Amino acid sequence: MGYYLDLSDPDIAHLASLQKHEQNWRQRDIVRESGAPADLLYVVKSGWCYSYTIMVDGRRQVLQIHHPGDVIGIPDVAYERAVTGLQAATDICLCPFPKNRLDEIFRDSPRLTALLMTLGMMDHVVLLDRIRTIGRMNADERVAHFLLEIVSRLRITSPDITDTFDLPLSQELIGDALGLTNVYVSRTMSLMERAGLIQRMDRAIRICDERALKDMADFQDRYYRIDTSWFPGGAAPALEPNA
Amino acid sequence: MGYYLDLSDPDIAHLASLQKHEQNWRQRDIVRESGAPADLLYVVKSGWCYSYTIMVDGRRQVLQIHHPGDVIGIPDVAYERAVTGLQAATDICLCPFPKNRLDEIFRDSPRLTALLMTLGMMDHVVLLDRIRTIGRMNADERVAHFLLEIVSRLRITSPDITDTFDLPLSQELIGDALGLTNVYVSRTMSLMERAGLIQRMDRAIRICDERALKDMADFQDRYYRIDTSWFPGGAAPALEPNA
DNA sequence: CGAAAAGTTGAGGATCGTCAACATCTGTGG
DNA sequence: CCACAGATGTTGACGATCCTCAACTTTTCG
Repeated sequence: MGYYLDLSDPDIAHLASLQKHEQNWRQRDIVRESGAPADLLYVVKSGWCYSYTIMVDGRRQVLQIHHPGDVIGIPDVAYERAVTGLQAATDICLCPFPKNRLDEIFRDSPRLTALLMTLGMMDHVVLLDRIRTIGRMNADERVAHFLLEIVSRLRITSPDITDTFDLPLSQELIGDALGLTNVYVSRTMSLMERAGLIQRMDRAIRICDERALKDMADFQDRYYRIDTSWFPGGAAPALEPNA
Repeated sequence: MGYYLDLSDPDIAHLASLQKHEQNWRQRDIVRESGAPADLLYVVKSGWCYSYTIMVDGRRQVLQIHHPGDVIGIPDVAYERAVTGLQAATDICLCPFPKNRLDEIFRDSPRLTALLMTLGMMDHVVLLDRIRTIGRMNADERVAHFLLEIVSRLRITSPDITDTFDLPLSQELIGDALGLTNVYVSRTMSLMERAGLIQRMDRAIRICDERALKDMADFQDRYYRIDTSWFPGGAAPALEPNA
């Protein structure tokens, strides 16, 4: 695993020790129910999963899509019980580690602490974008923004992606993430395809006109550059993500 | 200022030193534009303000309401430029401090660091609730949730609040926070008042049937209890907020 | 007192949801 | 290798929620 920052050897060892245990789930398996004890965090090793909440009458809101390399559960750390459910969108492999091991990091490595906090803050900003998207944009703008966000995220770990990528998410899931129904997501994506903005082959998506999509969704890439200038121990030499 | 945690004397001194400078703004003043250099954080001393974004065509989304005692700008720390604008909802007094002073905290006090991070995570969870609210609830449920969240937040610093509080926010602002228009907020609140759920006198709101509101909005209080068991230096003796 | 801001109400319309039928894909077991 | 069930995607008709525009009233503040 690489990150946004050059780390010392002990820090790298620390990170590695958190990823010793692996566990697998099949597509649609529930990893953790909302309300379960929040004593674990997870690092995504492979596959996609998502956080969600369900209302009493069955309405579901998908809150976050988690990709390989993500740390899941930073916000839950503040509470005794998990705020969200966690479910596998594809077959996945996660590395769970207990949250009380965080205090080692907090004591031993201010620099790693700052990095963890930064990851949490990046998630936070992505949520702000999502609120704006759901609160003030119509269906096609929402879908455009959603797709762009996914590509941006994928490009961190796969810089070779140009315009085509695999999207292993059902339209119902996308709808639940964007405050729409599966039906309307289908209509919207069909229209976008007919308009020449995207192209679909099976589960793969091709972004045909990224400029147009960015304009309509007022999109900004939150993953590309981060600010490490305030980090204890000094700024990272490179501001861009390492492999 | 009190918090969720007993702190050591040096930590308290540290917090106090961050609040040396005060600055005042009038109602509707813009404290910081979106895109401005993100080199400052703010502690709210008095008054209410809010974070927001604006789209090119003028649509606005209010992202967060900030109350006295809040720390503003934790997520912006990850970026070189501010992600959101910041505007005064009432006359306010803020204590700005430079974000590069955070590294002192990170180096010297793991415990204070954990507390700061926890505050950020609480904000995060409130945003998750907001996404669910906007994405999957209709207008009256949204308004109900919004009011309950405000009361819960106010009760941290004013435990004597029972069912009545001052709400110095225009209906346009509330609408921009909930993904509605000012017109529809007016209609919705009038209906809620006629239904006996709330009562309005000038800018004051009285929650008449808190149980009913909580049920309809599926509300959970995110401010009441936090988990400090993982903190370096051990858990806080009391889990509930101190004065 | 006057101007700007904020709230209310009505009429009409757009966007998106609901329901339902059907088509297609996927994975598992015989 | 095929059959079948479940999951997923598509399309149409209709309806509900919420928006837009506009006029008006009330409140706030210099």
